[in-house]
Amino acid sequence: MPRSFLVKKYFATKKPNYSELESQAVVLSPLQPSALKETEITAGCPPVIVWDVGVLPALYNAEASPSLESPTPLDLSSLSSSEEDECRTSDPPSPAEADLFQCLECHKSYSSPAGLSRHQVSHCRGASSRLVGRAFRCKHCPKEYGSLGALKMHIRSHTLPCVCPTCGKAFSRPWLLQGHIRTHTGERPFSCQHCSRAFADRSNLRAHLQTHSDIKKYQCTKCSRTFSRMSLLHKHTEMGSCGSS
DNA sequence: CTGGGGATGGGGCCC
DNA sequence: AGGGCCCCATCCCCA
Repeated sequence: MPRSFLVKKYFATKKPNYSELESQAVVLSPLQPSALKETEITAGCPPVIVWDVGVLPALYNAEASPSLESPTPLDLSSLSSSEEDECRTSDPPSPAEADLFQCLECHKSYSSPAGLSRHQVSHCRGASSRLVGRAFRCKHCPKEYGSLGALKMHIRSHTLPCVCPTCGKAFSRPWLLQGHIRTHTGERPFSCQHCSRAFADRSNLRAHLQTHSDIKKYQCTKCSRTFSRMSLLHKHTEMGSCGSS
């Protein structure tokens, strides 16, 4: 299930402490091959490359420096993402996953053949046990990614380049900041068609719309009670409220 | 304890 | 390939 950070839910209860991360100066390293450090091969684990935050920009410029002795070229197409492998199987099927193109290996579904195809390359070297290749590992956390782009995206969650001009809070992506800014401006562009409520976030409107629905789509498998949100169902099951846990 | 709103994060998809 | 948007999911808090 979990989106990477959600995995923490089962092993830790708190969100990443970004304040710690913020204290780490982000220094753009000069483009040096030594900045890429291959870690030791641990039992059953593939060798991974630890990418310094500062290396990335340099690496992206590396096209202009073909003479640079870069590490062994990584076969991005066959790398797996640990994201894909982390506990996803525990994920209850979401409504959106009732799509047509399903991965026969992990049963994850996609709405397009392209999406499925992209996903399936991750199985070429499943991060699980038979991984033989490399992954892009974040220097700041244990996370690994199958592509530089995915890692770069992830690293933004450490560097938090999008800063709110009002309160200084930092975000990993511009649209996250945009949503946050609405908390200052009070802007609520997403209106409910059924009542007068409006929301700053589309997801919250979607959740709200559930309250107008007679059909609650999250059902406890033990007591058949239904809930409008998965989080409510989780709370219900974790508390053993159905009396059969 | 339950239900709902607010805020937020990350992957997928599309351009 | 990268950026932006969408969707999903969760946590926190409060009524």
